[in-house]
Amino acid sequence: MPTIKDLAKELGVSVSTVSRALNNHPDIRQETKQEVLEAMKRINYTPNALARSLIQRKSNTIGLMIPDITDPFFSAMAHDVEEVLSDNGYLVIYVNTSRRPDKEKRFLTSVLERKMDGIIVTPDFLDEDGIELLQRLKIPVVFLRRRPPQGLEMPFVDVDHYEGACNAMDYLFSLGHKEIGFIGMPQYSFTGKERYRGYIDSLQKRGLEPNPKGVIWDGRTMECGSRSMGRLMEEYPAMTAVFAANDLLGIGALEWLAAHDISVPGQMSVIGFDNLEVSNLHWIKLSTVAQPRKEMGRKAAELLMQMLLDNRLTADSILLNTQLIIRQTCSEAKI
Amino acid sequence: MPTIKDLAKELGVSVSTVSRALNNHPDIRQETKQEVLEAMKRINYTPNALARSLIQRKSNTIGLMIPDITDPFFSAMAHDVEEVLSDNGYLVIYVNTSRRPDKEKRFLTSVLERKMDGIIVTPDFLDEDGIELLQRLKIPVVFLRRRPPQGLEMPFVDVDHYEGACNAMDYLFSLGHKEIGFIGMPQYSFTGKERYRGYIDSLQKRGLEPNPKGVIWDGRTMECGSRSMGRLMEEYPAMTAVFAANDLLGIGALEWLAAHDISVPGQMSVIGFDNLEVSNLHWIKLSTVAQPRKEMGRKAAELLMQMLLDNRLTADSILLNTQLIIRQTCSEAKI
DNA sequence: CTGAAAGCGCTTACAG
DNA sequence: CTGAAAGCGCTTACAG
Repeated sequence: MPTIKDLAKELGVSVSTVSRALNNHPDIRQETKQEVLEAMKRINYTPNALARSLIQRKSNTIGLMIPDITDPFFSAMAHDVEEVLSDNGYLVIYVNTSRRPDKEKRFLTSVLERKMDGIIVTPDFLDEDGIELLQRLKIPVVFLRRRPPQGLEMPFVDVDHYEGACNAMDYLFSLGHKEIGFIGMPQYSFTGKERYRGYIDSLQKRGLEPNPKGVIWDGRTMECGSRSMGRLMEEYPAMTAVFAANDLLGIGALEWLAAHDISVPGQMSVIGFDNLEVSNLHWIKLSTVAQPRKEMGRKAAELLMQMLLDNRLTADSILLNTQLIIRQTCSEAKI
Repeated sequence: MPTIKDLAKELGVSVSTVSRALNNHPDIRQETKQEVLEAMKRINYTPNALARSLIQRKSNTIGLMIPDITDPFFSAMAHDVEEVLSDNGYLVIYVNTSRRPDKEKRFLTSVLERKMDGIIVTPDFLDEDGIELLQRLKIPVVFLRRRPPQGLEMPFVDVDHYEGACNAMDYLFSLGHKEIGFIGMPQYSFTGKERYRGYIDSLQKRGLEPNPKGVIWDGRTMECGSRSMGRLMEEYPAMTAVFAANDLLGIGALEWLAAHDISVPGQMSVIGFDNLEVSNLHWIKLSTVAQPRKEMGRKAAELLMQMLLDNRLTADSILLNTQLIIRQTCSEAKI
């Protein structure tokens, strides 16, 4: 691999001159620059970004820490994150944490070692060590779909899960439902907790007593939704509607209902949260709460770029609005 | 940020000694090593991976070039690629090409600049420039779901799309179908072409004349499948079965059929390819051809690791088997 | 506008 | 087992 020295030798100039030509420095004669550029092609010279990063203290890489790229939510965000970052000349290094604390920590260590310029993170378990690592970073950090822990002055971009849940509940109330079940995501899940909070508060705001048997926590998959629906039907027979904390859960519930010949929305109303692509399938048409998921990735990346540009470690968070999507799985409560 | 110098000063030893302690070099006293490790924690020293890479000529990063992380296929593979690579101490840099030639090339340039140790690629447009770049790399490359172009001695890992398509067709034949339509992916698509080849060859092997009106090329989405189904019904009325080149297309076809009250499989059989998660939904139950998609990512990463370990630029390709998944969208042809 | 020199933070023969 | 020195491939004041 030819280096800048080879290029300088080829032209009989100094490496400083070559460097200046390559980095379009103002102090360089146009002609010289042209010659350098041509010779560069001729000898197939490619600058070594590692060496450049070392001296410039800027690696032009951004770290992206997500729970699981396989989740359509995160892949959508990862797509847009990569798109805006690569348009800005950055490379993105991505890590799946699989929601494991050790992998979260390992990622943060890599960030330090590789001198990444900024990171976008979606941590599920941030303990003291993690927080300390985050503080030592001294680079822009934006939280995506998570809130920064107390004491860390870092922005986040997310959707208002609480408000979205309230909107879903209000819609159910407007149809006359009073006995509403809840299928939750894992208890540690931040988004799951927020949505649950919306469910409970909505009930209480209306003076309705939440039925302790009306809430089930299982996992986040379709199978969990199906299983939960079965249990709910047994333990909460008065129920006329179900709020599933995410669409996968909601679709699982629909599956269970279809398999047991319970008509939707005739006998049971179901509403989800996320607005996955599948939810709009001809056979499903799940009413749900949509989140601008591509926009979130984009916003997070843009926010990070702005912080990098302004050389600031903090900025204003962005809370995006959800949108109630009314399809065909909810109807008036039978009286 | 403390450097190795600070650490050496802290302990009153030379940087060479510190370096040896950190890289568990054999020539080091256990005691010294312990002290270094402790001091490292004390002063919060993190090695600079950039400097290390520069001198070791090994960046411990692997590039992953994929068309679109949003595609469940690629996100599944990306997940496993990241998993095995990070278990081996590598970081993965990922780029979506969006099936754009310029982005493919830009990625390859980055690989050169960042001195990546190896790459896993899924190119859609590899022209001369691209091939030349690939040759200049001199690092292990594995093709994922694509074949290396003529003259490049590089391994691939993929599924036998052709054979999978033949199996799907054989299944249709075994049910008595003779008039079979084909909904294709975009014409430039490698996997699409292979599956089409399986379709055509299967027909001809049985002495059946392919009906030119029986083949439609549109896009790769559900909407395309739906639209294509409509056109096929119009132009090829004798058709009793459809082979959709991917599940999304197949599900789109099912949607169109459901919307037009044509019963499946009673009046029309449909088979797909991919075995997406949605295809197994209660309402869909699409018969299809499954590919071990997670395994592919894993295999590709393992192959790459092996090449890195053996210090070889080539290796044997891996062609995985598909599996016919019979569900509920195909039945005997009406006579 | 150009060049010589120092330095980014490491590793690795080489000598002891 | 340890240290001094050279060097990885660049950039950037500094001097001219």
